[in-house]
Amino acid sequence: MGKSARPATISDVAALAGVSVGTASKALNGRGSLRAETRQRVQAAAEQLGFQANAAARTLSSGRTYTVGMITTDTIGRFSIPLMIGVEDALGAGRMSVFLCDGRDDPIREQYYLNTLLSRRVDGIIVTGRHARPRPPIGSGLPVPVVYAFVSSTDPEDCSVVADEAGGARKAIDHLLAVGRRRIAHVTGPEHHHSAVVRSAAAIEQLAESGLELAAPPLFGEWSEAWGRRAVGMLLATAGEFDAVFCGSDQVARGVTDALRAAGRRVPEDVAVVGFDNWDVMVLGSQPPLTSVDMNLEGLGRGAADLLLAAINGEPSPGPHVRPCRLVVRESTTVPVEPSPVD
Amino acid sequence: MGKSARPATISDVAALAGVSVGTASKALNGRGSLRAETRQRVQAAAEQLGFQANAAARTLSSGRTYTVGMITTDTIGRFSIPLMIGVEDALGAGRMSVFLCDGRDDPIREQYYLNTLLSRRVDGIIVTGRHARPRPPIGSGLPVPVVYAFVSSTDPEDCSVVADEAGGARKAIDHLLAVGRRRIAHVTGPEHHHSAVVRSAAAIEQLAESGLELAAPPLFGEWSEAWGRRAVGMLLATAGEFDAVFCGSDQVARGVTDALRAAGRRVPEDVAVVGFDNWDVMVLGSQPPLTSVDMNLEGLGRGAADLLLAAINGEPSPGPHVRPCRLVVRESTTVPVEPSPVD
DNA sequence: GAAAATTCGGAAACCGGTTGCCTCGGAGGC
DNA sequence: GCCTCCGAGGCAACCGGTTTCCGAATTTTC
Repeated sequence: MGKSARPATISDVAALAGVSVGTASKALNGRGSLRAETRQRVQAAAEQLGFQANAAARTLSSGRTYTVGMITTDTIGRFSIPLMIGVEDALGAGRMSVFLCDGRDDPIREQYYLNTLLSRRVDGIIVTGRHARPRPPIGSGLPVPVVYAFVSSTDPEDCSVVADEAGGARKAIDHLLAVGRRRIAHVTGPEHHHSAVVRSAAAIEQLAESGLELAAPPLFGEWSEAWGRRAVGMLLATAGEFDAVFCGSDQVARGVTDALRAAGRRVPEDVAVVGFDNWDVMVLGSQPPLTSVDMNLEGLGRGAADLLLAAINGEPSPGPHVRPCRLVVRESTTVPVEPSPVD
Repeated sequence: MGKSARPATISDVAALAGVSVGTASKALNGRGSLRAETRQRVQAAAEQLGFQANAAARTLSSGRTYTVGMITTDTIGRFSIPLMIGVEDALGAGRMSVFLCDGRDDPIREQYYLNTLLSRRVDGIIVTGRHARPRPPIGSGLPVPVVYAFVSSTDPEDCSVVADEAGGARKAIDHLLAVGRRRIAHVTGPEHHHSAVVRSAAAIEQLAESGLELAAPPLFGEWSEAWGRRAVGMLLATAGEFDAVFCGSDQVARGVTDALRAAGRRVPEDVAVVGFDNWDVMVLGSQPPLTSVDMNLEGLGRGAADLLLAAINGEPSPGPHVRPCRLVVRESTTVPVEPSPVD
């Protein structure tokens, strides 16, 4: 199939089929009224030449690019991947392509990319990032629809698709209560981090609904295993008894789990542990595997893409769209139903 | 800056500046001979209207799209990210944009994306993926240059940028020998996995150069922590003494490390452990942090993008381009220089 | 058999820039 | 005072499709 030469144009096809350019266009797009025989002849010619319509030319007359831009405000990372996969998935079905732009936490880069995307006349833009904290809109009065995914905009009119992190935290607490835990500790990320604050507040609130309090004041630190391990040291040294730890992330939860086991506490028999993110590498690598809250990032990405498509087609859905989280139960909170034989 | 209306065209700019369209184009691109005053007037008008040249129109006359496609043959994942960042980085500087295509291990999807990219007349294509095993070319006689990154093509004429995994494995072995280890075991991924085979063979070969052999036959399994843990059980049960384990990935290495510690072997005092990939989450989360081989994926991505740009500019560099790996030494192979105070 | 209806396909405008060519007018030279 | 030269900027073709409008050819109808 060597077609190393210049790609065939519709003129080539028309010439080969012995029709005019306009007729060739109609034949290939099912427009106009043509004899079936003519249509087939043109299609055969196109096939033979390996004709692929020049997207730029098509864009010029239709005004549509069938392209959307995806800007990650911070670096492309672990959270962006499932989002991108979801977006790709939903848009690919609609035969749209995705421009990837990595903002790297730099507002100047971000604006540069925004201009590039506008210059390329994308049909829409998806903005995403690692921090769930509402961010200033990427622009105002833009000529194309914008949907925020995972992140949200400070303008409540902007369309965004976000995870119900508070709801996820409540589900985690409910689960711990359901398996009989009453003295629950909380270890999470930095105190200035939006997700840490939201999840922590929701957990406290949910406990309060059952007339309970955290077994110790929440411990804010970093999103790392090392912090999880250190935090366990602090809990053991200063806090009273506790029979569960709700953690702000899977990394923290894994650190907590490892440190508990090292300190001679059994998980989940003595202390149950719940993580957040349901990051396979962490939850499955941990011993035992971690119960965790899944934000369904891929679904978020798909949802954002669907809303963007709708907006492109003139049916915008302004405002925040909150998606529920899902609790995935594993052995860090429940003893396996079928206990492994003692050997 | 509300510009919610239809984006300004060069006709709008020309009208506002009181010149013809052609003149406006020349003024904005520094072509032709115009009075300085005219040039400024046009630029001011463009500024005022927020004019951004329509990329599709520009493409149509120039033939260049300033766009490249990036196809991941398998799902976008951990390995693709640093590659993408590197590619983005190198191309962004040249004001080029990247189309992201997720092949999902499906040849049909892959061909679909290839056609899409060709239809969009990208200036070039970068092919990447998770498996380093040489793969069939994505197409032959394509009208645009293609560079394979991390993966390589079975056609030796195709341009590819790959990591010297064998060299990386040799560096790992050299390091273990340098810190005085002589009885080295090897635990790695599936036997049919290209990287596992290459790394393993190189390790054995490098040991042979010092007149040594592996302390036990290499253990092939999965790329998981759980396998690393199980493998340690096998080593302890069947193998003789060993004072180091070279692992095919960081996940395996972490499993190995955890299991060794659980079995009462100190790392690195009794057994040194080396991983592969230098995946921060694993190497830093592990206790102790893991020495690991870094393939410099971001550099690979940058290199691939640079080669692609060169090829687009008519200076192709066919054939494989092998990039060295780097060994990052951490506490899993060396006792810290400054021992932490006993407390 | 002529008029009307229908089918089929071509010509050309258009999308929004870029660029080669040409014209117009002013300045300078003789 | 006339011719030449050159600078400034307009005109129009072109890139590769899409679409509208219109004419020609064929068929239908009375």
